Amino acid sequence: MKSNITMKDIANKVGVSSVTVSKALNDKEGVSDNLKLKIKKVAVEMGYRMNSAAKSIKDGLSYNIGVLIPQRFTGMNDSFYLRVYQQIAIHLDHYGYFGILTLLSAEDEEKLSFPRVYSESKVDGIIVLGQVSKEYIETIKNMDLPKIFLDFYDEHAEIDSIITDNFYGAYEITNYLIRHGHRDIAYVGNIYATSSIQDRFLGYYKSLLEHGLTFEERLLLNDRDERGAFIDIQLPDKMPTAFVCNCDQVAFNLYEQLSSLGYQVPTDCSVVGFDNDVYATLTSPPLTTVEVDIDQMARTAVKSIMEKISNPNRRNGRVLVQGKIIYRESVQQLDSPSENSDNSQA
Amino acid sequence: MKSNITMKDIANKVGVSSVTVSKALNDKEGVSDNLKLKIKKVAVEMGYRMNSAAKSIKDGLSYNIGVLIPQRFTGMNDSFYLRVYQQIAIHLDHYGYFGILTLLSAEDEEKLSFPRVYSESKVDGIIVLGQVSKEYIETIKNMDLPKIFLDFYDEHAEIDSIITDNFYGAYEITNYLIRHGHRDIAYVGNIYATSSIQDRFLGYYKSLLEHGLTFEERLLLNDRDERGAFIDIQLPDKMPTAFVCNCDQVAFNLYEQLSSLGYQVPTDCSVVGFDNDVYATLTSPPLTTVEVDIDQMARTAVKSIMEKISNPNRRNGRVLVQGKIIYRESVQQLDSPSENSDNSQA
DNA sequence: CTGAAAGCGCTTACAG
DNA sequence: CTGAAAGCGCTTACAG
Repeated sequence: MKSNITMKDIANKVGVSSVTVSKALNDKEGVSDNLKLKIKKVAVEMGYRMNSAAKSIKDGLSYNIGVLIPQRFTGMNDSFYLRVYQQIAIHLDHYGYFGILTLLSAEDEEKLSFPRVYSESKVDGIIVLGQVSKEYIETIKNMDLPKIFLDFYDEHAEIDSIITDNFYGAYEITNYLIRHGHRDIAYVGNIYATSSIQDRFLGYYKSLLEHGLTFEERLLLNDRDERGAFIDIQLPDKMPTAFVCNCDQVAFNLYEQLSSLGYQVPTDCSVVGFDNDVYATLTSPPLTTVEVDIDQMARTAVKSIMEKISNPNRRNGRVLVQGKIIYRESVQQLDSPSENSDNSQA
Repeated sequence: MKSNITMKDIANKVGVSSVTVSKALNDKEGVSDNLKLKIKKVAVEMGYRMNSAAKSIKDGLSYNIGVLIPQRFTGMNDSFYLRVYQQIAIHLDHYGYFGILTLLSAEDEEKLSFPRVYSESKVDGIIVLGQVSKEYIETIKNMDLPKIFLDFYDEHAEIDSIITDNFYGAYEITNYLIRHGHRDIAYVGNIYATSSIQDRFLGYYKSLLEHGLTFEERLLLNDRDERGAFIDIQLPDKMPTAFVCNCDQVAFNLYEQLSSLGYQVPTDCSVVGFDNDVYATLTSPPLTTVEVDIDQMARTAVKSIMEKISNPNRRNGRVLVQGKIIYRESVQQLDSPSENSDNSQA
């Protein structure tokens, strides 16, 4: 069935041993340059392809990295995680590695089953992309393999993680709103859903504190249920002048909600998002938001997992990747910095 | 360095040979049920994981499928191809397989280099997702491995392919426009860019022919340059009443173009798209379009490649996956079915 | 500079 | 029902 060429075939053809072929093809010492050249030439002619499984079995490395994405995220925000995965695949290539994408089904997450990439030793390390349940984090900890969390973190910080600097990004963009005269600013997001949403909330909160603004319960608007499904956003009776949304997609949803109630962005209220994904440019007007540096996150994740493979004791802790604000047209400068718009200078 | 448990370790612990362990773990005949149970129990206790590389080397199968996406597509329409890839990964899992995503760089495509997944024998088959150059198709043909094309095809049909029924989908949606009274209908797309765009054009063209409408050059509007980068769409002097766009993203671009010139959809002109991707619901009003059945395409591709692995001579030819029209609000019923709007019934 | 030997972890006949 | 032997394709000491 398999008509595959092996090193032995090349060796027979050239009239040397397979050891010499192995050395030549891997540019190891101990083979004359002439012979190396000849062996390589014959290898190409014969259409030789390395059997990576045989190599793997020798040095105990699969040269694959598993990327585990909880399935419940892939519907919601697929473009983001898939774009991250794509970048991971590109960076992995620079190290001679490949990426294996595995969706973690809700069922496996529930049952605390190991992913098949792990139980079949298909990978040398695992990048977990997107928050998993507390219980499943324990399962991951039990995996005897280098692993890192990407785009979320474990509260006990026992596993290295790489995250967007959510806190600082939200802090900065809230500052920006305040500089534009906003004083009554709501935050949109279920802060118990993911650590990202919570951290962004805290950045927003810090900005409020620093500017002497008081946070009230009515300013926290829920955007999704416990299972992550989006719900209709309930606007407070007294409308805020600005909304900090935990992500662009939610900002997009908010736009629709506002529009259906007759509010115009940014004339009636300003809106900012987070991520700078496709939704940010598809709203009208386009969204001022915090751009997440996907390429840098993927690059850092790959570098980190590679370091752990060569040195399993290596710890990098929590690495923050800075985002940057992208200014568009969803924020309006308010003339009056006071809350009473009726006694403004007119 | 590696503290990995092997079958031998289990065998020692239980007091049998590694052959018996292998049989037990694989549920092969020739081991008493009692012993099987005991071996499996010990395996779990010891945290045993199969070494898939060792298995691979035995049966010559890697249990991986390579998915090759030309990099130039990933920027343009990433969400589509990445979503297809995701579905492929899911279906592959049912067969005990994994997917390895490989981006084909413009450089490799130019140089006609084999992808690394091939030259390192990392995969048992290759799914090429997205059109590659004619020259590179030859390179792919030279790969000694089962392979299929997904979402495009080779003109000589020497390699099996799975595509959306572009022709029929475009034909149907154009018929729909005509039923709504449209007679002056433009097609938006560079018909030399990909076979999909061309086939959709031909479906549109067939619909025109069947309804006795004449196609004129001015009705074919270019949307991208030779390298696939979007360009500004040049509207004809005499405005058509409807536009068939080769994809939703281009429809989205067209909306913007129309809007900047003061035209409203669908009041001033109707627009339809293709794909039913994220752009279709983000336009306002949302787009009537042809939904591509991503799940079915991925499922068919995986099934086909699996068949080829077990039987390399298996041929499936060109498989069409039917789409379906999703009706939204971008098409207006025209009162007058004639071309002279001045003598309509009023 | 070149090669015979051993071994990575598993599975497949084959023998008992 | 159980196991000793051989082998998959490669690489790593080691010997010459």
